[in-house]
Amino acid sequence: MNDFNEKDISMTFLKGMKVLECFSGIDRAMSISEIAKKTNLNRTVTRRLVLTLEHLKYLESTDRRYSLTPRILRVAGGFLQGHDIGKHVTPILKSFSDKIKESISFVMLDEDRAIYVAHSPGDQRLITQGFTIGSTLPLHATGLGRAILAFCPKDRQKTLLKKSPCASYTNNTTVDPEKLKSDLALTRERSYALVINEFEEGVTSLAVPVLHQDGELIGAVGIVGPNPRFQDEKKRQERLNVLHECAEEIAMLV
Amino acid sequence: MNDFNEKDISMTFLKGMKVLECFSGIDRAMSISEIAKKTNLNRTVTRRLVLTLEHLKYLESTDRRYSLTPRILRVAGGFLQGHDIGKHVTPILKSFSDKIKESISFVMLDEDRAIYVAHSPGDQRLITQGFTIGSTLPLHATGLGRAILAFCPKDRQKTLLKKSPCASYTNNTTVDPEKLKSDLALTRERSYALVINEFEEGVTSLAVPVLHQDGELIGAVGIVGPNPRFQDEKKRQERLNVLHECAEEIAMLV
DNA sequence: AACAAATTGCACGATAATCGCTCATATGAT
DNA sequence: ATCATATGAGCGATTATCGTGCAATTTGTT
Repeated sequence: MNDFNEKDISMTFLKGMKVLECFSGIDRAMSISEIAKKTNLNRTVTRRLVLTLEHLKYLESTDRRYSLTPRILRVAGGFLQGHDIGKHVTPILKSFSDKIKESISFVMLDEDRAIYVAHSPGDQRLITQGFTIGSTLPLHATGLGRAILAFCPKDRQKTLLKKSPCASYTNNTTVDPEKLKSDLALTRERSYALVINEFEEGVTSLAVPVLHQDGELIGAVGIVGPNPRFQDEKKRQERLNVLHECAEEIAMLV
Repeated sequence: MNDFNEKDISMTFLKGMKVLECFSGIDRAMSISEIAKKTNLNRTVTRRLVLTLEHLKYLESTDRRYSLTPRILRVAGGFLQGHDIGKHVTPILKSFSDKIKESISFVMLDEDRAIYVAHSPGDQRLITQGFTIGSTLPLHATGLGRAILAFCPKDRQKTLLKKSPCASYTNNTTVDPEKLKSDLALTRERSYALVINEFEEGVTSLAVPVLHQDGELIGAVGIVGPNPRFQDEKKRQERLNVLHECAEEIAMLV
C-alpha cells in the first residue's frame, strides 16, 4: 500500500496535504465528497482531514462547501518575506516595469515548472493572461522557463530534460530534445531566452536569468506580450538591457 | 492528551501543519531539532513530518537545515486565482496607486488579524515597512484593521472585540474597548478609518472597507505613510475618493 | 588534535490514532 | 412524492504513529 520506499513518511500528513493541494486548482468551493473524489481518498478520511483544515482556519464552509481562506497566505508570506520579495523584489520589478511600460515577472524553479514569485503589472490593464503569484509555466516552451533551464546546475538540467515529455502547446512548440538543447546553448551564450509562438500563438516572451555572484541560479525575470511588440530590434535590445539590470539588482539582494 | 472536544480532528495532520506553519516566521532555515523545539513536538515525530514535507517538495535541505521552497505558493495561488487577485485586483490597485503615487494595499480578515492579500508598491522605493502578501496587522490599532472591524458582521465583531486584549504598540494605541467602539461607530458613519500614531509612531493610515453590494464585507483597501502626508485636508479628501473608487471597483469583481 | 556536547539517524515494540465499513439522516433533483 | 446522492456519526479492527533507546555523526571548545 505504501508507494514509497521511504518509511519516514507520514501517510496521514501526506493525505492531508493532498486535500489542501486539491484547492490549488480552479475549483473554488468543493463539497467533502467532491474533495474525496478529486484526491482519491476515502470519504470519511477526507472528512476528518477537511475538518482539521477548517479547525486550523485554512478552510471555511458555506452550505457544506469548503473553500480556502486567506490563511494559507501566512505560510506563503513566510517564503516571500524570507526572500525579501515584498520588501525589495517587487519594488524593483515595479520601477523597471514603469520604465518600459510592460509587466515584468520574477519566477523560480519549482520541481519541473517555473513558478511566479513576484509580478509587476504593466501600464495597461490588458489581460495579463491572469498569471499571479503561484501560477506555473512549463520550462521548455516559455522564455522564463528556458532562462531557468539554461542556467540551472548541469545535473539538475539533465534530470529535467530527461523526464520532461515536452508537451506541445502550439504548432511551434519545441518538442525535439536536441533542438531544445541547442536553443539552451544559444540562450546560455547570449544570456537571454527568446521564445515566440511556442506556448501561446501570437505571444513572445523574453527572459534573462537571475544569477548569484557565484553563478548559482536564483530565478528568472521576463516580459511576455503580443509578438508585434518584440519585432523592433532596437526596442527589444532596450528591453533586454532593462531586464539585465533588473536581474542584477535582484541578485544583489539574495 | 487531546485538547479538542472534537473527535474529527486528525492529530498527525495537525502536527504536520504546525511544522509547516513554523516557517511562517522570520526563521528561514531551521534544523530538525530547532523545528521540534519551536513546535513543541517530539523530535522523531518532527523528523518524519519534516521528511514528509521534503518529499512533497515544500521544504528543501542544505546541510541539514530546512527551508521553504516556492511550492507553497502554488496553494496560495489557488486562493489568489480564485479571488481574481492577480488578474484584476492587483492591476486595479496599481492604477490607483500610480494615480496618487502612494502604495495601496488590500487586506482581508484572517481570524483576528488583517492579512495582506494584494499590494501595489508606491512610486518611491522607501521602506514600506516590508509588508508583503501574507503579512498581518492587528485589527484595533490600524486603519485597515478598523475598516474591517467596523464593517464586519455584528456577531463577528462582537467576538473579535471580546477576545482581543488590545495590545499596545505606542503611547497612542487605543486600548480602551469603549473608546475603540466609539471610533468604530465614527468609522462606520463616515465610511473610512483614520488612525494616527497608534501602530507606529509617526505613521498614519487611511482605509476604507470593500463591501459587496449586499453589504457583506470583503476586505479593506488603504494607504499607510508618514503623518505629514496626511495633514493637508484637501489632499486627504482626494485620497479618500481614490480609495473609495478603488474599493468599489474591487467589490464589483467579487 | 582530541574531547565534550549536541544533533541526527534508525530500529522496534507498545499504544493509540487512523481507517473505513455501516447505518441513519439530510439534501436536492425529477 | 420518490429516488439518488451526500453527509454525519458510531465503532471495532488494523495499522500507522509514537517515542524511547542507542549508535553514528556533526559541531564547537579547550
